[in-house]
Amino acid sequence: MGLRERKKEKTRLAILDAALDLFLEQGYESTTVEQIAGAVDVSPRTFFRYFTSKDHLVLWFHDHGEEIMLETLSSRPADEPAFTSLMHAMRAVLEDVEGSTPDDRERFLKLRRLLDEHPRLVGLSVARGAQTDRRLVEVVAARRGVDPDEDQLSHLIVAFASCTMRVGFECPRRDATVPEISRRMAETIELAERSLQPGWDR
Amino acid sequence: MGLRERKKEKTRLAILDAALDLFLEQGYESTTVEQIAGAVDVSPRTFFRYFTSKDHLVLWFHDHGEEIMLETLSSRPADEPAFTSLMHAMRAVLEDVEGSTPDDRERFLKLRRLLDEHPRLVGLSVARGAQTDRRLVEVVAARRGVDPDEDQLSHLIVAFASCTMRVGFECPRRDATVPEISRRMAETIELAERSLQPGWDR
DNA sequence: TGACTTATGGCACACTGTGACAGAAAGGTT
DNA sequence: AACCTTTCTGTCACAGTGTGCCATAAGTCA
Repeated sequence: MGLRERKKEKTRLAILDAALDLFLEQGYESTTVEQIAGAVDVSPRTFFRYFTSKDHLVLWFHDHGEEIMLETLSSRPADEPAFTSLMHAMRAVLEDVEGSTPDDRERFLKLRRLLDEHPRLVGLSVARGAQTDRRLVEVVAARRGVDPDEDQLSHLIVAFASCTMRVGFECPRRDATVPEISRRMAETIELAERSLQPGWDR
Repeated sequence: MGLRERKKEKTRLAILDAALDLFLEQGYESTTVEQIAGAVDVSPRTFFRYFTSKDHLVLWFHDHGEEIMLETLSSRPADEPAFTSLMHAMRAVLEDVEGSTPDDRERFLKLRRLLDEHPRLVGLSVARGAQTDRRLVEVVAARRGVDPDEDQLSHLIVAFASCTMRVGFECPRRDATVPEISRRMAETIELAERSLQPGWDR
C-alpha cells in the first residue's frame, strides 16, 4: 500500500470525522459541504471525489455492511433456512464493528446518534437498505432455486430479516454502547424468531 | 367549494399528470422542474407552492395512503390483534384506489410503473414509509397499552406489516391492473399470515 | 533526473429549493 | 358597479448540491 493510498484513506476518514462532528454539533441540513471541506482543508470539489454526495457520508457504513452480509450469506450452508442465514449475516456485521478499531466504533456510534436525532436520515438509511434488500433477494432466491421475480416468499424472507435488523438497531438509549446495541439486536432477533412459524422459510 | 379551490385542485392535478408523463417518457432525473412547470404554463416558483419538492410528486400517494391507514386503524376493534388490524388498514388503501375515479386509478398505475423503472424512487417511497411506520407504532403501542420506546414488539408488528405491504405492491407484471395488484397483495398477506405464529401479535 | 500517472483546485455551469416583493385574480361588501 | 381584502402568481435574487473541464501539483517508477 503506497503513500498515495494511505494519504487517500486518511483524507477520507478526516472528511468523515469532520462531517460527523459538524452534523452532531449544528445539524445535518445546516452544515454545508463547504464547511466540511474547509474543516479538513480540502476544496469542495475534492469532497465530491471522496463522497459522491453529502448523503453518502451517512451511508458509508451501509456499503461495508452490505459487503459483509453478502459474504456471510454465501459462506452459510446452502441447506440452512434463509432467514436463519440472514440473521447470521446481520450478526456478522455487528461482530465486525465490535472487532474494529476504537476510532471506527466511535464513528459507528456517532452515526447512530445522528440517525437517532434526524428522522430524515433514517429515511436515507432505509432507502439504502432497500437497495441491499434487492441484492439479498437475488442470493436468497438463487439458494432456494426459484425465480426472484416470481417467488414472493424470497422477498418476504429478506424483507422480514431486514426490518428485524432495523428494529434491533433502534436503541432507546441515545448514548448506547456497542455491546448494548448488540444485546438489543440479539433480543430483537429472538423476538422475531419466536414470532415466526418454524420452517416458514423452508 | 369556490372557483379558487377548484382551480387550485385542477392545477395540482395538471402538474402531477404532466410530471408523471414526462418522468415515464424521459426518466425522472432528466426531467427538470422547469420542464414540468412549462408543460402546464406555470412558473417554477409556483410548482414549489403545490409540491414542496420534485420528490414530493412521487410521494403524493403516500400522504393519502397514510391518512386512510390511520383512520382504518382507529376504527378497528381495540381487542383485534394489531397485525390483523394493520392488514385491514392496508386493504382499505387498495379498496380506496379501486373505488376512485378512472383518472386517479391511472395516476396510481403510472406511479407504480415509475417506481418499477426507477429503483431510486423505490428508496424514496420506503423512506416515506418509515415516516408512516413511526406514526403507526405510536397507535399500535397505545392500543397495546405499552411505551413505544420500550416495547420492541410494537415496532416489529408495524415493521412486518409495512414490509408485507411493500412486497405485495411489487408486482412482476409491468403493466399490471388494479385488480391484479389487489390479488397479488391478498396473496402476500395470506403468505405473511401463514408464516407467523398464531397470536404472535397478542 | 525525467517521464508517467493520478490527485487536486479552480472555474463555469445546471438544477433544486427558498425568501421577498409587487402585481393579478378571486371573494365579499355596499 | 366600485371598492377593499385575501390569496395566488410571477419575477428576482440567492444559497446550496453536484458535475464536467482543464491546468497544475504531487506521487510513482524508470
